[in-house]
Amino acid sequence: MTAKLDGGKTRTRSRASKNRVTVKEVAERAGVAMMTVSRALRAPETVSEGLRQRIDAAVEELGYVPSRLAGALASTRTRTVPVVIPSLSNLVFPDIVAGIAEVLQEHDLQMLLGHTGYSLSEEEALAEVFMSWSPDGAILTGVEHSRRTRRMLEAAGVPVVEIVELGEDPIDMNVGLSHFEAGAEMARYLMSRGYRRIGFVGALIERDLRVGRRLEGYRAALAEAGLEADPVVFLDEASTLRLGGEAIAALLEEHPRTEAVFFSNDDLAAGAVLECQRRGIEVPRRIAIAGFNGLEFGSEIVPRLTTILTPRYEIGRRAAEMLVRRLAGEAVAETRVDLGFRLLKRESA
Amino acid sequence: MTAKLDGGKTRTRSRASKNRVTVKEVAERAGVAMMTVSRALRAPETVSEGLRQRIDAAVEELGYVPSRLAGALASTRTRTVPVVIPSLSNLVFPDIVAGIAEVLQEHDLQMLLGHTGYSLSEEEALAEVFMSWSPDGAILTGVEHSRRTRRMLEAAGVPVVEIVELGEDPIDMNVGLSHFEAGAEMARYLMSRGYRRIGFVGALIERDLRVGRRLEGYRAALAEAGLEADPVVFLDEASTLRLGGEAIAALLEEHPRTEAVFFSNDDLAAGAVLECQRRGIEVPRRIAIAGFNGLEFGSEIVPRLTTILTPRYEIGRRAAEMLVRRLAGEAVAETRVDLGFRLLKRESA
DNA sequence: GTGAAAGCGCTAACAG
DNA sequence: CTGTTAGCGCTTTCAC
Repeated sequence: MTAKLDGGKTRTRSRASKNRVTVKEVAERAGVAMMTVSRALRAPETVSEGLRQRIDAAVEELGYVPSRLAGALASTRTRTVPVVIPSLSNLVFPDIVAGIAEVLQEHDLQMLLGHTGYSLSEEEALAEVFMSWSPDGAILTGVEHSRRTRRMLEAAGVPVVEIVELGEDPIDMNVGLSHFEAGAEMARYLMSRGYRRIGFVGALIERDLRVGRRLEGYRAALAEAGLEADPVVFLDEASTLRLGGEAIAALLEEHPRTEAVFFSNDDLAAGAVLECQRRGIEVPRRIAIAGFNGLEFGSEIVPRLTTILTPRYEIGRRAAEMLVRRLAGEAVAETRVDLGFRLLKRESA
Repeated sequence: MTAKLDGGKTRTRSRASKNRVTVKEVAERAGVAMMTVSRALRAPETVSEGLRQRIDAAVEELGYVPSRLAGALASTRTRTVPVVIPSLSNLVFPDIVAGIAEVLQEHDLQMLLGHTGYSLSEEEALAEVFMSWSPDGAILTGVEHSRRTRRMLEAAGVPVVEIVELGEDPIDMNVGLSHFEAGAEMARYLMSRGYRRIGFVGALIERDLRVGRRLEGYRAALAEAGLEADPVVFLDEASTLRLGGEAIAALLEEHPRTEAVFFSNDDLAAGAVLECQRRGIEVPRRIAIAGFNGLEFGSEIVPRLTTILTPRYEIGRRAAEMLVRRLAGEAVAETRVDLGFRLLKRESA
């Protein structure tokens, strides 16, 4: 009863076909053509009731699982969407990825996740691997890419969304916010609170391009008021609470007159607040501290962290939705979506 | 000069072949057979110097990117590994995924990431999708799966690693730790500190099966000493700091005589510590608090969080390494790896 | 070391 | 609504 097909014929080439059940077998069992099986599975309403039932039964009995690989090759649509992010340990990205994954999963699209460690050449390598899977679209972080990465994406001719940061000349679609504006907003806020000796501490600033943009905005806004960011400290590690604690300690020692510090990330800032708490340094009286991203712990520590909330989950969802719409052939009117940010004025600054 | 191939012939069927450059074109350009191109790319040393150079040149000029899809279909090896986790927002998983991703990327394996929201039926659906991609292996969280999920995985005949939790009867390979033992250890520790009225607060306990195991171990150890976990509180949301704060507040109100609480996760526990700090409740004097996982923030708050450190990144790496080894045809001696845990005795309990 | 033939399992295109 | 035919782009197999 099994292997009806090969029953008589000797499989001339025993190409380890892993005795996978194929459409052909389902078709024979149901007494229809392969094509009909294929249709019945993908668009049941286009096949007559009777055949459909026979096919469904055959599928069930044989335990048939279609090979997406073969389907993709034949249809030139893989239902695959690579998502490239810098890092998973930066708490910003799990939120974004969750948003993307949710939408993609709803639409039967497979996410391929890769991370670059904030390196554009790593990104290029990843892009190459991903493109070799002939994806139906792609989602990348940031608007800066190597020349070749950009070329590959354009050449692929599929919808692409660049996320997190808004750029001048996106490859295709773009969802995010202006990190420059966010930095400026924080500077204005700190000034409005009366601080004048204002510093900045950034982690991985040479690699995380968004951090650089925030600093630029910050500096620009200060400059408008005739002020200067000072000190500006660059840390060479990924941001952690511990690192933030160390940074604030060093800063208070070396630049004791500093009144406020804008940290590039909430972990750094929260770490600084906690360090101050441990040392009995009053925040914001002795030193005001602000962060960026609006992660949960910022609202639980004392004093609560003044920070800028970024719509991370929403960025992910929106990006995926735009992609999906384009895949469905709909035109997407707004290809550049500014999701903005929100200054959370709390007690730490 | 372009499209040499199609130059003369009229493409009878304009199957949107997206003018992809194929091996065939590279072969013609280099004046060799397709097969030689294929070889030159995958195993350069098996092709003579001269041809290899001509082929490399042709690849370069044409900007050829091999189609993994086609390659996979022909070779029946996709170099694809699905990774199934319950959630990305639980901070435990980014670490694990990072460990997996790193190893997989080193070995040119593509990770397919999916999350189940702690639902076994979601897991089953995911497994079906993943299997339809004919993966070379798979990594799943936990040792409990639906009957059908398990069958699909076994039927696929590829290496499978179940992670995080150790089980009695793994599908194939298993890397993790005993959550039962971890829970027991924490109970013993709390008792050794003199606490007698000991509670437990768990989030998502009905869905996150590991939480249940920890509670069982906890109860068992307490029972051995003639004690009982009380109160035992189940929270129906995913764990967050805020939720932990609310939980401790409610608990102190309703069960004021409780001396110590073991929270199922660090976020809950840290949230509880922070809430106590806000309310001026002394930890551990008034109430001792312990967590689970050893996330970073536990060591930065005051008092520092007593917790159990789980080797998350290592679990990810190890799982991926075992998979890779099996894919390389090597036998893996230890198919069940207990990576243990470490009790971090700190000030909160 | 190199090549020709024969698919991998499926679906687009067209015809009935 | 259903079937036939011809591939998708690559690699396996086997011969040279």
